[in-house]
Amino acid sequence: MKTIIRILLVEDHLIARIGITTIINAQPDMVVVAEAASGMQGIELFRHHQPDVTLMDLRMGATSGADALQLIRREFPNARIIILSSHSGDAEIARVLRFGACGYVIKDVLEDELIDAVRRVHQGKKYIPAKVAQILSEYFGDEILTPSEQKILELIVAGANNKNIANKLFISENTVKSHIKNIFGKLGVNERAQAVTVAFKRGLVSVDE
Amino acid sequence: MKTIIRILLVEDHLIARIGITTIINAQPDMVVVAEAASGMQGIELFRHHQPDVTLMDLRMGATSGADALQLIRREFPNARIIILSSHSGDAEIARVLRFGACGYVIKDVLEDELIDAVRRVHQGKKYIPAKVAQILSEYFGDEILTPSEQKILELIVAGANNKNIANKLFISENTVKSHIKNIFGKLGVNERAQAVTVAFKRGLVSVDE
DNA sequence: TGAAAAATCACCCGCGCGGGTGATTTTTTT
DNA sequence: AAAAAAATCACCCGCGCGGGTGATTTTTCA
Repeated sequence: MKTIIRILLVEDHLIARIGITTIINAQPDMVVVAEAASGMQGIELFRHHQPDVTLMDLRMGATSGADALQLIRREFPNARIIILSSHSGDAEIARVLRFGACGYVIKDVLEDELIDAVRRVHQGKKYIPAKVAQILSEYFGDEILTPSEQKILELIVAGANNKNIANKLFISENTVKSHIKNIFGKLGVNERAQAVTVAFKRGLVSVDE
Repeated sequence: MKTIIRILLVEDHLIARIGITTIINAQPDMVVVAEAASGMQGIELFRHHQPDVTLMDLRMGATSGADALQLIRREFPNARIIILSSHSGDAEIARVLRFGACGYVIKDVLEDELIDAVRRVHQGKKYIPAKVAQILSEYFGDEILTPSEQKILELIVAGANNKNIANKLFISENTVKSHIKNIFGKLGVNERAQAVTVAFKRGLVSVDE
């Protein structure tokens, strides 16, 4: 007798939810036992169903996948969660891996890769695609922005100049410049426009506001 | 006796393809007669099947949805094509509408909206969500970048300074500055970093390289 | 409690960028 | 062939930004 892998899917887009569920349920040894359309609902449904594997979208409207992951793992340290993302260069990767994600799958996957990821994670292994691992090592040595730096970067993206930033954060312009130097160093750039580009490409800031 | 709406789906992501097909085929009066994973394949399959309505993803690896749309409409001026996009603020909207797109659907839609769009377009109507129409009027008065401006904007995003740009395009630095002034005017910004932000938000440039 | 990381601020320099104004040539469109 | 749009270039000005260097305080974490 075979063991059926019970899966919880957390994904806010209906189209992707149906697509993934259809793929999973077509497997003889897998079944989607519950679907959540938000991070909060995902946490609730996890408590109810205690699935073997959870597929969690990284970017969702209200509660982000990273937050939901963290909350679930705090409550259930053995939870096996695979993160789904649209981009391979997402800055959140490092974060979710630290919080205990067991796998990371880019959404443009083929059927086989998704199934494979679920199966491996269910067996207690990790699943990190080579492409993702490579970008991880490139981007995140110890180059994670501090909270202040992150905030300032967001203001730069919003078009603020140094004086604007200083006023908004109630700090001196010199401090702002100091932070910006550190940001440039970490991002590997030397002017604001480039910083904005890198911010978008790494997912440090988001296109949808 | 009812008429069945015959639909061609052009979408490179497997997950979305399955999701959309499942939704469509659940309707009693609709059926997906063919699925293409690329723009080129989409054109071929259109010739073969001559569907009533085509659902076309805007952003795809090789041939973009906009290009495929243009080619199909040139060959079949009465083709009814609905564009699928992930973002509502995409700069390509204006382009595809000029090329004769009949509808525009954001991919985070609910079931009903997708079905509704297909049905309306099949009846000869247009389907443009209010949100999209509003952004259209905000962004694209006559503020479409010229080819030169677009190229320069891309170089700015890539981190080039004025001298770099001048060298790469074999024009003088003064000309570059002149173009940049026009770009800033059209985008409603006054410095490079803001221009980069707007470029990403409007989809003038893309995160994936 | 002690070490490490983060946040705060100061001063100097020089040049690149953005703003204003005006003009000619080339290309596209009608 | 005429009109409109796009591309090309010049000159000036002034300040904001980025680069370098160095230091103190606060917070976080082990």
